[in-house]
Amino acid sequence: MENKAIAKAFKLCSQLMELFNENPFRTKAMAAASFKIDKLPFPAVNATLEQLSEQPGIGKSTADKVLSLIHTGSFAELDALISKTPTGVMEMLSIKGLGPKKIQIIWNDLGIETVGELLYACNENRLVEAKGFGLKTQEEIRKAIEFANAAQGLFLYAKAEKAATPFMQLLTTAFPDGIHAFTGEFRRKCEIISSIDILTTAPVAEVAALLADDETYTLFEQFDASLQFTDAYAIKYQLLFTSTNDFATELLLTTGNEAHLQQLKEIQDPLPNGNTETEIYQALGLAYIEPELREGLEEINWAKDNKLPKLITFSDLKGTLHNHSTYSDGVHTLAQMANYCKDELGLEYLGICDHSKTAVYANGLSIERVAEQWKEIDLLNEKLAPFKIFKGIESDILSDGSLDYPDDVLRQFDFVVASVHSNLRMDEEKATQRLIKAIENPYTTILGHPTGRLLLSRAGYPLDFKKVIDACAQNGVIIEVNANPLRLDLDWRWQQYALEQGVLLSVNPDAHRTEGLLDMQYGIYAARKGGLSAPRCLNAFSKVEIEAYFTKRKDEVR
DNA sequence: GCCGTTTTCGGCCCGACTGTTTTCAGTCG
Repeated sequence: MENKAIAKAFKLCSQLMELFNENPFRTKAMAAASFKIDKLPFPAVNATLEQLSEQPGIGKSTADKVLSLIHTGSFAELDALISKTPTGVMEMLSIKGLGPKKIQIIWNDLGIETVGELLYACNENRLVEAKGFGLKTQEEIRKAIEFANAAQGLFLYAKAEKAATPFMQLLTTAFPDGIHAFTGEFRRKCEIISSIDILTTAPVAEVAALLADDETYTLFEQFDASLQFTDAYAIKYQLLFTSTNDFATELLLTTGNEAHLQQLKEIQDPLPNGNTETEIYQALGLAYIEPELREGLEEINWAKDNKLPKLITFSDLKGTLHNHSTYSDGVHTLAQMANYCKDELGLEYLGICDHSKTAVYANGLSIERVAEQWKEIDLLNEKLAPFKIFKGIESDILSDGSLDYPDDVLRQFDFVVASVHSNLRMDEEKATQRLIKAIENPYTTILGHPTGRLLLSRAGYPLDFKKVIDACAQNGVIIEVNANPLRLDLDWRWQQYALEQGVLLSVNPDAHRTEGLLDMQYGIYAARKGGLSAPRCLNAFSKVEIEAYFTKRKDEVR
């Protein structure tokens, strides 16, 4: 069991305790334990009772519960709470804007026990009658439920990948002579996946038998040339069966989205045959188009004119910007983050960007603590040279669009990532103006996660993307492609426009622990969909190049 | 439930924002 899962169980426990009006201090202690476990720098599974209860915020009682969770999957108090809560009420806890207190009223006063009923009550204007509820709250809840409903059956790419990899392993082991390939939206590296599609030459009856033998998977539909099934996470899989001869054609026909295939058919219908996708594209007079680009946008025109971008890869990255450490809310120390970048990833530099002072919840840095961090960076830079840590900050963009420190502090950073963390509910006009003001600040180097969205969980604030991107172009501000699989923000659909305006992008992991740096792979996938090539990516610059870039930018301000 | 002693009890306690109130409670990052 991973720390994240343990932390989730404690979070649920604290929420249910609050729902049942248990002692608020115990409730808070439970929430604090959840937070603490999530931030442990080691897997709790490997820890002893003593090691756990040594941690501040975790006492003997909590440590016992952690061990019980690891060994039995739960603990007594949690079980008791769950058993007296209707499933629908627990589902309400995951809806944004709904907490235990509001749910209490919904459940006890209005007698609503399912999310479906709750939506119905919103539509019937029945929530406004309840104490502490009004029209706006009702509307927010209605929107949040509709957002959650729309996310049903959809999965983040990263989660789908975690499931897809072992299944592909199973398939290739069982049918070593067959050809198997991912196709569809999974192959296109879409940020959200509705089904994992696999093209295979394995015999359909034998695959069906294999699935029947494996209790991880539940077969729910079988045709002559396709199978559909789900796994333990309820992720949908679609297997498509073909022959070795037709494999390349089928792969091409199942990978591209409808618009892409439609445009191909406008060149020639039916499509020419070929032994590889490259041959088929060639027969159409086109260069090979990478799967990520097959979205029916400009890729076919580019392929006609031989103007396809050489898409960036993970190995093009020379460094990483926008990362956190234990100075704010990260799990690993500055030295651990730096060593991981240097030794495990072979990078030339690390940009550290802890939270700024307004982000109190994330232990944001006071001016004094910024100075402390700079001292440690200087020491580490001597020790780790030629590897370099750049002094950055993730400065909150305050409600009025200003940054979080006075200018004389801001000018001392090597670079500044400016991002919004508070006051997320704004209309388009306000949100756009707020960002533009931050972009026009001469000390802003990179605009961080521009929309604040959390995929499948929270919509970003609405933006006039063109205005924001144009402002970045005018002010020489780089736009982040936040590589966290929940964000992938700037969305790839806007990256091409940004590149056309001359804006550089930066694939930033926003890592809060060493392993988080690996998220850059997801950012790379998104950036490839956006058509990014290495020369247009800030952290594909070498250390020498990026040093020169930062220096030049700072000189321009003076 | 955790912590730290004035050492086995008593205090603990983000702040901004929003929407609901008519002075505050709930939620979030």
